[in-house]
Amino acid sequence: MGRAPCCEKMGLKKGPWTAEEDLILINFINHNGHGNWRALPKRAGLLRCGKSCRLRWMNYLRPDIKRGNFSREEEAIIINLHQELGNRWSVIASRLPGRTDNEIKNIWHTHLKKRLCKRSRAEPEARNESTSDEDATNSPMHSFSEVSSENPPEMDDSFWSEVLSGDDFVTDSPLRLSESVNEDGGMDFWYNLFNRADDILDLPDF
DNA sequence: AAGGAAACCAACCGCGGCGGA
DNA sequence: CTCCGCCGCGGTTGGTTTCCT
Repeated sequence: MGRAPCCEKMGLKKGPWTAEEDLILINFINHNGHGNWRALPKRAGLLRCGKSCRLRWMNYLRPDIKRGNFSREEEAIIINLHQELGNRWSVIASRLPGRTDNEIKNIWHTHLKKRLCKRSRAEPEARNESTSDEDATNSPMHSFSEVSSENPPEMDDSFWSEVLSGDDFVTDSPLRLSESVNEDGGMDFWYNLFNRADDILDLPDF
């Protein structure tokens, strides 16, 4: 189909990343930055295509990623922004520090969309009296406004100033990271990984 | 306890936009 | 101005886990 696959070279690995590969990627980027993604795997000694490396880093390995469940505020933000922007996940993600577009997209498809559909179905046609032809074009998502107004997120600028200055905001510091994510218990692994990446692997400077 | 269904999420794919040559 | 290569994005897939019967 049209374009050649990005990993057309034989021997390039696909599928789930191993802890070892993660380690190599983290260590390399910590020392050299990602620079040219296409050239990165070769320089780092990874049998992956650049795209795959970028995705792994962006969605999983970046130190500033906030993992764990989405808060109600975050969900409300997503709902509002989606109503405003549509499927522009990267833009939405940029408004949610520590969250990735992939994660938001997943949350949307697995939770929020369904929840919306349910609610819009539960809501009788009462509102239709006042609806015009415009509403005929509405996907179920359109009713998100009703959901969010029912559960007011109150997202003015003060919310963001709180978020950005508050303790919830995860910084680049690994130490800070470990503190902020320990609650879900899973990040100890990543904190250790980051530490080990520096300790164990001493890649040559390129 | 076992099997099937549903939910979840990491990763892949292909396209479009952008910048440099 | 055009071409080419890279990056980033959004849609989709498929493997794994959890829930239900």
